[in-house]
Amino acid sequence: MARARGSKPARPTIRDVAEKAGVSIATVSRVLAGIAGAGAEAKERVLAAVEALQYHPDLSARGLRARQRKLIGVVLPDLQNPFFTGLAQGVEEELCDAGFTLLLGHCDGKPDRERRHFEVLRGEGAAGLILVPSNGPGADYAPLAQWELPVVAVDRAPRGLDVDLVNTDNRASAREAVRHLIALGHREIVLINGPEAFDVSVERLAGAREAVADAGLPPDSLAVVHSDFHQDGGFKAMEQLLGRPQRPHAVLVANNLMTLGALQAIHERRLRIPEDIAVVGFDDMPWATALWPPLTAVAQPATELGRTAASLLLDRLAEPRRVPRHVILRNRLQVRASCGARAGQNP
Amino acid sequence: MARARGSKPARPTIRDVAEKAGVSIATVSRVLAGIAGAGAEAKERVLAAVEALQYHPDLSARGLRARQRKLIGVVLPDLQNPFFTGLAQGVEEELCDAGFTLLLGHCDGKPDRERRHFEVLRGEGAAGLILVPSNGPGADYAPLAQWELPVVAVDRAPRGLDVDLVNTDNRASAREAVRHLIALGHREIVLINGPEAFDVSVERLAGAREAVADAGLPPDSLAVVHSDFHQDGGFKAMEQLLGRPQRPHAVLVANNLMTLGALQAIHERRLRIPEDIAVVGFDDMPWATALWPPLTAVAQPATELGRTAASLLLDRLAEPRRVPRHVILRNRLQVRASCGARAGQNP
DNA sequence: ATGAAAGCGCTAACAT
DNA sequence: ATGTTAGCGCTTTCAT
Repeated sequence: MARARGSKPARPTIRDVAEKAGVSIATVSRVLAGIAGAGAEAKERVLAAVEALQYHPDLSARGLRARQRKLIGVVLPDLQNPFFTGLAQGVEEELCDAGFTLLLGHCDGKPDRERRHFEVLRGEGAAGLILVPSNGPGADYAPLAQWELPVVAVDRAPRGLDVDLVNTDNRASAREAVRHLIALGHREIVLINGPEAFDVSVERLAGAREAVADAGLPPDSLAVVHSDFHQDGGFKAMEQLLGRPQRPHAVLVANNLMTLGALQAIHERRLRIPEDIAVVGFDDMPWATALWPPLTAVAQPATELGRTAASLLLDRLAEPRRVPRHVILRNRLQVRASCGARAGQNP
Repeated sequence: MARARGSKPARPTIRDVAEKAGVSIATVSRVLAGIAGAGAEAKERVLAAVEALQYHPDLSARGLRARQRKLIGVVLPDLQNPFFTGLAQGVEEELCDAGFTLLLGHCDGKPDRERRHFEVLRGEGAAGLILVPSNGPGADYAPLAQWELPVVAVDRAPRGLDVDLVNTDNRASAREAVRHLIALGHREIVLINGPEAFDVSVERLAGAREAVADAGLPPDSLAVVHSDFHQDGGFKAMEQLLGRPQRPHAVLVANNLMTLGALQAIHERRLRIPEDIAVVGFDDMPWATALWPPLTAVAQPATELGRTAASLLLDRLAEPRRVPRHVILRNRLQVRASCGARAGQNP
């Protein structure tokens, strides 16, 4: 078990490199940092030594000394929702090139887990944070401001924290989706929405209502049921809807997971889509085209959302005192057949 | 921009806590580490000071000194595949309690990105690594052994590296799936498999062949087409199959993404499932029940795979020289209707 | 262009 | 039970 004395299988340090290259550790450090003022010849010798020893700097030590690490935290509500992982992918694509590493955490909607992630991030000396806030009960984003940690929020604004924010035009796209349904002749429409407390829910509902108003239809042409953004919730909401004496003609479901549940409820009742009931989902997921009929959905540019958030964070890192900026990305209604349209048709 | 001199909004250090509590930094350190030999009264004062100052230890400094960080790397081939994120979730569940944080990376199947993750992990001083190896061309897992980084592999063995491994009984479950199809009366069966070079592909093929042999059927009752584990690949493979003069009666598709593609190809030809062609997938995903008919699939316990990997890693951390262990988790055939069975029927 | 040396915040060995 | 102190591996003045 004990290592033979004198052998040196331990990780090489900067000192080993310096010794091997016949220079001082300061020179090694400079070469590695790519700082001007490093002799061409010395540089070469250092690089050779690095290669020979398979030297990789200790990032903890570097971070400790430099008081800043090339580390960006990403905290998400849920790793199982492809919308969020798509987002994470976008963040990574953008940040990787800038030499940052991601510290990814998810909180399953639990504010205390979320807070724990914040504390770790702080402890790790993360340079910034990209956050999809849970905004759950008891969530507290104030410490982030106090720590002066650069934050950019995605998809929702963190309650009580004014920071850079990227999201999508939820209102406009919900409006477009409902407008589309109306144009197709559907009248009794229902929105299976997310929790009432979420901004995105509020926005999507507002958009849907606008579409109804635009068309000069009575407000009660649109019914709303609030659910929880989960598959099971979508199932139950749809079940309940289909149990009513008067079945809706069309549903707009406010996220991908609930759409799955709603679809199952429809199938179990042996209803045909779109003849018996038309369906439009939010989030265009890989499975949308595997369904029959394929699903019409509001496509949210998840990856681009992530990329935008990342570049916003990079900007802020460069200019910490800048006033918070909001950017809104456009969603796109991807028309397929579940809404009752012929493929490609977009009235 | 410049901070007023004398003010102290900077992060509190252990020294600030010590001062406020009227003890030495060593005592603070001991209290925080929960080490015996800390006076009850001193302990209380320290904790109060920590709370008052909102002190959080600098993890870089701690890691530097202790030469070990409570950090576990997880590197995955793909963040968009729910199988892998389910796995990550399982890992986190298990490791979180043990006080570890995850450093999650994905490589999109690219060995160089994979290697970069390894280097970062090493640089960060990660205590261990949970790896789903890409095993792509040029992938080299040798450095991991050289660094003596505890590794546990999941789903596939890293080429050239003998480490702890968790995977599923791919062979047995493929065999069961095909047996099921045969029992249902299907004869011309095709397996849309992953890349030939992958162990999982080899295993699943072997299992499928065994089922055919078990049933006393001629070997050519089972055809195989190799694809790439992606949606598009599944689509193309199925397209090609359906273009043949003699259409297969049933397909087993070797992962969730390819199943999506295959389904789309089937729908586009207006074929009915399971009357015209029966379908069994690998990976039981949330969308399986939203399909009509709902999908019969080999359910892989992704989360449990992750949890098992994590606990294996914890074991190894405790006992580094232990001989590598393999654990195999059972898959379960989730029978629904796409295979032609009546729900619940399992011949 | 290069080196010597201070010290980042913490833990652990040693002293009391 | 508690304090003093020596570094962990690195970056960064300050000399030269």
